[in-house]
Parts: sequence; C-alpha cells; structure tokens
Amino acid sequence: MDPHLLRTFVTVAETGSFSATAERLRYTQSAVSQQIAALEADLGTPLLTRRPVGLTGAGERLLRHARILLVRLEAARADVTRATAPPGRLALGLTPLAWSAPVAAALAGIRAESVRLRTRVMVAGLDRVVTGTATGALDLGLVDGFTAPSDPLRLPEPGDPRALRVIESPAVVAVPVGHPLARRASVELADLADAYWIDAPLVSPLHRLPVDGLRAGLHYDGAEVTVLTGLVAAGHGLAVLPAPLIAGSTVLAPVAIAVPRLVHRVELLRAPATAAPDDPATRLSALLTA
Amino acid sequence: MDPHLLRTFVTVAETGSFSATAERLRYTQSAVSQQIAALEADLGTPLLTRRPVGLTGAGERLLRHARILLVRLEAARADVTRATAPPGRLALGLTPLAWSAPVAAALAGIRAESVRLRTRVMVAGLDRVVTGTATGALDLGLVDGFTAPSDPLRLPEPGDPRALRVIESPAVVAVPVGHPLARRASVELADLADAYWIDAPLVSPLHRLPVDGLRAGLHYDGAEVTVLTGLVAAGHGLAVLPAPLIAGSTVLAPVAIAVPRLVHRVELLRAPATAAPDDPATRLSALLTA
DNA sequence: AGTCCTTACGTAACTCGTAACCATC
DNA sequence: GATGGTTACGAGTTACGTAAGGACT
Repeated sequence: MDPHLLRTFVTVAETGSFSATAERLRYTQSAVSQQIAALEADLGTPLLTRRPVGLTGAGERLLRHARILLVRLEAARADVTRATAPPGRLALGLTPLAWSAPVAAALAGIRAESVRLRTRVMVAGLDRVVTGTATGALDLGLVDGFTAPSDPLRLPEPGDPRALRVIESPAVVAVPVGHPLARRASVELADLADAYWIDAPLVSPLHRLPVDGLRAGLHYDGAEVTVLTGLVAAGHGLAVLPAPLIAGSTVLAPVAIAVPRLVHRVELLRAPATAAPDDPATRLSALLTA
Repeated sequence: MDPHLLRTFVTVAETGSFSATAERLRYTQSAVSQQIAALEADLGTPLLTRRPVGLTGAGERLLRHARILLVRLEAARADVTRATAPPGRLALGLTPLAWSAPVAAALAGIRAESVRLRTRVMVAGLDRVVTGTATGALDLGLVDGFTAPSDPLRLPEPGDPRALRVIESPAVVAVPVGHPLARRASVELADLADAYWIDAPLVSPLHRLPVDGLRAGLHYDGAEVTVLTGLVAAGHGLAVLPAPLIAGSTVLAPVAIAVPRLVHRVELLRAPATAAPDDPATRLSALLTA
C-alpha cells in the first residue's frame, strides 16, 4: 500500500479511466495498469471493475481510506517542513457564510499589527477548507454550519474535532418579504418539507442540516452568498441562513425556527504546525476566539 | 514518505537505537541508517540526532503523524480485506473499568444467540483498545473515562469521535472505610490536591481527569481493578472510580464529588468494516447501546 | 476500426546486505 | 577496543516504458 499506488487508485476512481489517470499523473497506461494490479495483488481482492471502470465494494472502502491517508500524508510533510521555514505569511480559508463583520475586524487588526504580512484569503466549500487546513496549505480555516446550540460542528473526515468556536448566531429560514411565511413568528422545519428549498452545496448545503426530508427545488453550485440570497428573494426557494446576514435586508425576511433548535456556528481550524506565539496565525486565532 | 520508512523511523524513535531497530525489523544496521537518511533527504531536514540517538523538533512532529498514519494504513487494509472474509468471530477489547454487569449480560446474550461464535476478549489500556479497533484487530472496543455529564470522552488520536455512549454512572472518590473523608457528604476535587493519589495509567489515569494538580503518591502499572481497589483500601492513596464499582464494598467508601461535575462514562468503538446486520459485532453493539 | 486495458519484455532505478570506515565512550 | 552509526559498492529486485495483444463498442 505504497502512497504512490493509492494516489493512482484514487485518480482512477475519480476519472473512471486508466488512460486519463496516466495522462494526469504523467505515467503510461501500462504503468497505471500495473500499479492497480499490484495494489489488488497486495490486498488480495479486486478493487476496480474494468470495462466499464468502476469501483468494487472493496474499492469503495479503500477509496474512503485512501483519500484521507493521502491528505494526512501531505499534512505530515507540511507540518514537518514548515516547522523549519520561518512564518511571515498568512493563508486563510473561509466557507462563504463564515465571513462576517467580526472576522473582517480581526483580520484588519492583524494586518495593522504586521503591516507587511503576505496575506491570502480563499473562499471555498467546506471540504476544500477542511483539507486545506489539514494539509497545511492553509494556516487557518473558518468553517460554518448549522447545529444545535453549543454543539460542535460535525466536520468531514480529515477535519480536526478540536475546532474552536468563533461565533454562534441564530439560524432562520430566509423568505422573500411578501411571502406568506413572513407573517409567521416561527416555524418548524419538518413542516416545510413540502416547500421549495434551494440547495447550495458550497454555501448552505441542505444535506448537512440536522433535518431530513428537505428536498431541493433548485441547485446553486456557486459560492456567492449574494447570489443565494438573490435567488431566495426572487422566490426560487427557501434557505436556512444566519440571522445577521439578512438583518438589514429589505427584500428578505427572517422566520425563526422553533424546532429543531438551530444555530449558525462558525469554527476555527488551525494548521498543525502553527504554534509559535509570534505567528500571525496564532495571533489571529486569538483575536477570533476572544 | 514510504510507510516502510515511517515504520523504521517510529521504531528508531521508540528504541533510541539504529541497531536495535534493525534487529527488531529484520534489517541490517546499514539499511536502517540508509532509510533514515532517505527520509531526512526527502523531507529536507534532520529528524534524529545521532550519538545519542534522539528526536529533533522536526522528528517529534513527524513521529506524531507517523504513528497515526501507520495505524490508519493498517486500518485501511483491515477494512478492505475483512469486507471479503465472512464474519463468525468476535474480538472485543475493553479498558478495565469498562467491564460491568450490563456488559457481561449483553455478551452472554450474543453468545446465546450464536452458540459457536469464536469469541476473544482482551482487557488493555485505552491506547491499545483504541488502536485495536482502529486497525480492525478488534471488532468492538469498550473504553471508559471520566467526563462532564453527557459530554463525550476525549479519545486519543486514531479514536473515532463518533463513539457511542454505553453507560454513564456517577464518579466518586474511593476512600478506605475508616478514612476521615468517608464522613464527608461530598468533596471538591481541587481541595484534594494535597492528598495522596494512586495513578494507575491502565485503569484510572490521573492525567485524563479534567482536573489539574492531582499528584500521584503511588503508581500502579497493572490493569487489575481489584489490585487498584486493594491499594486504596490499604490506604496507599485515593482514586476516582465509578460508584457502582464500590457499591457493595465493605472496605471502600464512596465520597461524592461536588466540583467538577463528573461521571464515569463507557463508550463503544466499532471497527470500520463491521456493518452487516447479521454480524455479531453489530448485534452486540445494538445490545450495548440499547 | 477505434478505444482502452492487459501482458511481455528490456532497461533503469532502487533497496538492501557486505564490508570497510569513523566517531564516541 | 568495544559499541554503534556512516559510507562505498555490488547484487537482487522492483517499477516503468515500449510494444504487442485482446476485448468491447
């Protein structure tokens, strides 16, 4: 189970093709074929079906492990090598809804402290922020989600369960101002199973809400919060959002959620290496969790 | 970062010697030396000091990652290969204090259901049970610890944070019957910082209590609960224990703990592969968490 | 016929063991 | 001088690329 083999296995699983994998990883088809054969021989069980290329049961199992292993391997390398290199940069990753005024203020504070800090901010979906901080590509990650009050977020796998709480704010259902629901003081989410919902996997993913049965009428694949709120305002469907986000809106109205008790929570993830007290990442995380 | 290299690195770190590592892993000294050199070249930084052999800063970092990576690699292999093999065996690991009458009853129930089930029960410290279930060497693991009411246990690294709650019972300070404290209705742990404590890392490790400042007067390195209670009864020191354990004792008295609020909690860990509904491990875990 | 994976085979790279070397106690 | 890690070198193994082969569309 050489990491090399795992990497090509994962790539084959993703591309569904030996030749595409060969091209992407700068091998020949033949090499890919041999690597997969070696892996299957090592584990004593077929991992892929050929023609068409697909995962066997064992392959699906391995895929889950392999993805995580490769991330952690990279994380280990980053942790060890970065311990040697001096700081002086700050790479911050955020999920779209993790951005808020307090975060902006903290970031401004850090940049005022160390004027010439090379700062990079990336907005992406939950998975990319989680793996980014795990591998050390990011120094800090801010992720958000909806959960019961003061419950930690359930993060996808390489995510560190020791994430730090940054902000909790009420979660509401966003509706257009004219919408019948806007007159209700509060709703139960389960009662809205028949409503149209907007699923925006990168912003407010329906499937991560601790509620079943909400079906999406419209999918939005971007990461722009304004597009999502615009879609809601235009009546394409409802979305669960943090209350502060729509507090000043003239086109959206918040409806409190009676059941389940739900808050929007932002948590901070740290790259394993950042520990030095003078590290900008350390100081920023102190500001954010204060 | 070949797993092979990581394994010898970990072994060198553990043994503190290249030659001992070579012997244990069936290599020559020379091979070990070359492997370490290859790893250091790959990561671009020295990992070990020689003469005497010890870890550098980077080495300590790598060691933490390497241990986990190796466990997860083994876990991946076990998960994939075991999916192929039929069940019919049940390997259960327990920390000493995780054993209790309900556990015994559930185990008896399973063995009554499937009479010819090859069953193996292992009692060991927390780390071994956690890594055992992670690697798939164990099908189920029962681990225990002291925590705030209804808070999950904080398990060491390869441990799955989704462990299931099995039993919670009050935590008490165990004292000999004649002891002055035995007359007190309750105590605050912090007030007992000057008392003698028994540290039994495999049974009731002081350092895992969510309280600082308790110093050990005596260390017990075994895993026998009866030895630990015997030591307490003989006046060698105090220990935090689950109340049911000393409920019927004539030589030990329980003293309730006022602050911090503390319970003894048993959680269930499952090997990644066990999912089939007819699997004995699945049925036992259903019994335990019912 | 074309696409795509597999197999055969030769070469290049790697890894390990032997043995000589060097540093420390 | 004994112990223990390093370096040099050769042999066995592994892993890749080229090229031919075979299966499915």
